[in-house]
Amino acid sequence: MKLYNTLTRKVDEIKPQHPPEVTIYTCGPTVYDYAHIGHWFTYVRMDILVRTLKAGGFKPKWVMNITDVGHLVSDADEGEDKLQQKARREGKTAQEIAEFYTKDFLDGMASLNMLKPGRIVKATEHIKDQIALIRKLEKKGYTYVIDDGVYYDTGKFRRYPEFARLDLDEQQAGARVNHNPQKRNPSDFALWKFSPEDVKRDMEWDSPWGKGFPGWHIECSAMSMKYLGDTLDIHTGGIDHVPVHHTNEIAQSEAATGKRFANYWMHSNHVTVDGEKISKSLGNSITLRDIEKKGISPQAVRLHILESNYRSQSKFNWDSLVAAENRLRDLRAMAVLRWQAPETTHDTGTFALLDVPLQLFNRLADDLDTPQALAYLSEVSTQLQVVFIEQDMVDHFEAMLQGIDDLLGLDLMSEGDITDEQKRMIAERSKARDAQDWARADKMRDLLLEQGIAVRDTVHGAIWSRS
RNA sequence: GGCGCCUUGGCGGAGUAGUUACGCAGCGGUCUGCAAAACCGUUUACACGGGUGCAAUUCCCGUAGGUGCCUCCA
Repeated sequence: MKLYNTLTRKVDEIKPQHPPEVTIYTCGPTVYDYAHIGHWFTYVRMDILVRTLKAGGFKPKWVMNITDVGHLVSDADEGEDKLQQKARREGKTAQEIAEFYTKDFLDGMASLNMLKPGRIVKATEHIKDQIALIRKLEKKGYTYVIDDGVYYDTGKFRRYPEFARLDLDEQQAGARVNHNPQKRNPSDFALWKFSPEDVKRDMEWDSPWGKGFPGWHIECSAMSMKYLGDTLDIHTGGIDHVPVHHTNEIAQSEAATGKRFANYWMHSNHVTVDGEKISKSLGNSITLRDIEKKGISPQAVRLHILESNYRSQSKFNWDSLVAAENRLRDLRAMAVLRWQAPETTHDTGTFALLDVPLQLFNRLADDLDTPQALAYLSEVSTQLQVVFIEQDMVDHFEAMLQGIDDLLGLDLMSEGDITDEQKRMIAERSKARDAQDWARADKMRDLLLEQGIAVRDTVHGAIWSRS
């Protein structure tokens, strides 16, 4: 299993600390709005990572967080808390906002057939852990207090720019950022923010430094180390997290423990919609709900996501999504062959069905090469449409489908059989054809098509699939 | 302003120094009662200009366009 590692900037062989266990921490969403297509690109790719690890014999211990407090409107640690702002605008509490959008996210994960992380952890439920970590940093001299909070002194952590290959001096020269003048370094970030006296907050806690709430970055360090240990195997997240969030996580965690925080860092590149980045102001934050409204299945979304490589910036547009839906239709047509296996034995040669999942795995194990995996799968699908699946092959065929589902999550095994009545109609059509009653045969075919069942004739007889 | 990345056929998307994935869509054909499926062919794909190679889409330089980060964002 090889994976591009942002830490080394190379494709590295995954070697967990305690095989077969492999610990994974995924930076989850900040739940202040609906998850959009960009989020799903990222999280489906994480899902593929975990599936591939499992297929490779590893036992993933996967933790994902939900940020439900502390993520400010600006990463410069200024402005309002995202959730608090949303709550104020909608006349609700921050808790209500968090609950609502957390549910939206979890529902989306389920509809995309994502594996469930072993733990989904919330920042608000780990305040004590975060305070404990800040105290640890305080004792080691990495913190300082100014008017609005407790800050991390990045100047004390020499390796700070290394992970993201930051050139801090160069960056500052042109950046148009208004930094808090009390900060010792522009890159210093808040560990704990004090509640502003003039603003009512729904979420605030007591701390050794005063009432307030944790900074955004500290939660991931605290929770990942609590559940996965000081050093985790794989840390994943969106590519945007490299220069700030993950850089800060490393600074906090490694300063606190003196150990390396994560051995492998996987980052999902962003997706653009119609050539532009996804952002509120452009109004292109397409959600799963938008997609389902157009009659496109979540599985087509998943397939579309897998069509591109996670390391390159992908493009999203509706035409491609429709193409993915069509492609999925063909894969489903392959899947339903298991319901129509004849007992007769034809001389169709043998097809190494059980080899298919292994072939898929080999491609995924090569830095999650989903495009090549799908290319291979399409070839298999095309061949099987012709080979036909006979009765004594069904067990192997179903094992193959299950293997594909385990790896890609396309849920092909859920494609059910047609009704007895529909089967009767197909038989009637065949009988009519034998009698050369073309009108009757075509009528049956049209009736079936109205029910979403397409019939095609092969040398082995009539085969149906869903249109 | 600083630092990156990208530019592949109608669309999406792999890949490689010389044999041109894969999918969707179009066109023509074979097959078929008609379809569908399958198969064959087809629209001569690699932004532009230089350079280094026997050979460049694939390496180097430049130009143009796009785009990302440094602000919020998966």
